[in-house]
Amino acid sequence: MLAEERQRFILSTVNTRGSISIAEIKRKLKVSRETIRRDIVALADGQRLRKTHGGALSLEQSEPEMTVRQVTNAAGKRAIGRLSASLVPDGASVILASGTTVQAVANALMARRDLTVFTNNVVSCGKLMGRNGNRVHMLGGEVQPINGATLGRDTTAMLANYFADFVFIGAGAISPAGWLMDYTREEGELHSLMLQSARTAVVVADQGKFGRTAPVRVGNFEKVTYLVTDRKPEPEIATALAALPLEVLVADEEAGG
Amino acid sequence: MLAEERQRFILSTVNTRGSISIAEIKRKLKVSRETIRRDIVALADGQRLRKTHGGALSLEQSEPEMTVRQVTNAAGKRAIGRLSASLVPDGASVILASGTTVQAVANALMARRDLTVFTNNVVSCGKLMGRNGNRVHMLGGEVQPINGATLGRDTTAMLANYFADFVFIGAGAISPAGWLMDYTREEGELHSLMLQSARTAVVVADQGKFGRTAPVRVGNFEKVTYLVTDRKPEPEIATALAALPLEVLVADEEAGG
DNA sequence: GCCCGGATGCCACAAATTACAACATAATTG
DNA sequence: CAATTATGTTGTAATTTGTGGCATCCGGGC
Repeated sequence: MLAEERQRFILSTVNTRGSISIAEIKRKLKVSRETIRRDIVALADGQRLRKTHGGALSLEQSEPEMTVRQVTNAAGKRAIGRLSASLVPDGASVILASGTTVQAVANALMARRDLTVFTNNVVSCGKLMGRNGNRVHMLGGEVQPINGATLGRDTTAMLANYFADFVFIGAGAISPAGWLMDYTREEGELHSLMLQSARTAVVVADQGKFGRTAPVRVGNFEKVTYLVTDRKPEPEIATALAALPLEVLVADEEAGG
Repeated sequence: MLAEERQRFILSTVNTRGSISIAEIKRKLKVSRETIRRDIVALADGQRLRKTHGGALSLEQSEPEMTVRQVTNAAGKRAIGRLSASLVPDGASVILASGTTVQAVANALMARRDLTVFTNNVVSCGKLMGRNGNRVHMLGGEVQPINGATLGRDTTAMLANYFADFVFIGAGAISPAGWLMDYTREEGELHSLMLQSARTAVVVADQGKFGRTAPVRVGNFEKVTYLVTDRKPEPEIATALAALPLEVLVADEEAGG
């Protein structure tokens, strides 16, 4: 059996089943352990799989990684989530966008009861559904593997049928000129639509978002009631924001529980 | 079984069900108590779960009980999933309904590439997205906490825009008269609509579904091309099914890998 | 509160498995 | 045939897992 055949066998097994042990390959292919180990090393070198003690694992183990993804400035986002959630009473209707900061809001909202939730984020959906009498509506659309959020025409079409008490959206960036910005046009359009789909619109953005830019300017920023962050913005941005009818709320990491 | 696989098993069980006991892992994985304890210590070190007396708890104080439900006849459903997935080539478009048997199909479809998937099931969505170049579209609607499936007018409205190569739906029951039945009207209507939204319609139903009844009769059963099950139906039902233009496929638990 | 049996935690050591490197042998190529 | 590459073998170090002993914790009965 040729080396390439062996490696193809290993790779396909790993990819269909998620893992393989060296002992198993040895049984099936009748070659020495060392040869297999070398094959695995070669495949791992080419980033086709991940080598482990006694075997190999698939790289595309996309199942629970979504929720595991490292969150930068987790403490700040948790604080933002707590403060944001404190605006929402039991029984309210809430639209939740995607993004890790908004997920922090979803986390904090787990303490509320009888919410009606609309979200395009699979993770927030999982957190709030079946809990405390909440009703969760998932916005349809194509799911982005990166963040587990739906996007596209289906999403906006469904959203257009609803109007909630609150909407929480994140920001790709908040530019020095005080513009709300996102990285893709689709996301920006969804956020823009969301902002006019609730009585009280809230943008959550941790300190890292300020003073940066992103390719797409999001409309309807003037519809926003609160901007929740975890540090007072720089004077330049603060001035720009002062021109808007929004109130900036700064969350304290120490406060709350 | 590799160490990382064990740890992944422990973690996913803990996260879907909230807790796990060492005794239970020991029964299922057949490794020593110490090994499990070491796995749990390692996972706890990495802040992935919380160690307790005799087991471990999830950190995320939520997580749906969605997947909690014990799957009855798991082997049969796995076989049905394998056989069903064998109908689907790489690159096809597939509609997946909710239900544990259809989830078995989703599991088996993880080996395919470049699928376009439409599903109203959060679990199937998670399994297939971000994998092998698949594109997954989530059907919007109100999420049922029991099974993580969306349902309602939004779901049907979005589905109406699409037509796929294959559709896989489950069955609440298949009556002695050979009727396809479901437990709620909404689910029945969605299934009925799905059946006419694909070129090849497949109903998957394990042996426990036959000869029972459920409150709602599902229309368009005559649109079904294949009925995949894991045991030959009783003669009475077989006769009733023979009147329909469908082919019954019986999956063998032994076959396949 | 106290005692007790069983389960569990934790430690140290043994056994088994695996990794890695060095070298020998076989296969392939020019 | 020589050179090169691939594979097998062997020996040792490192890692992982199992085992047994003993301390500790838990729940129940008194």
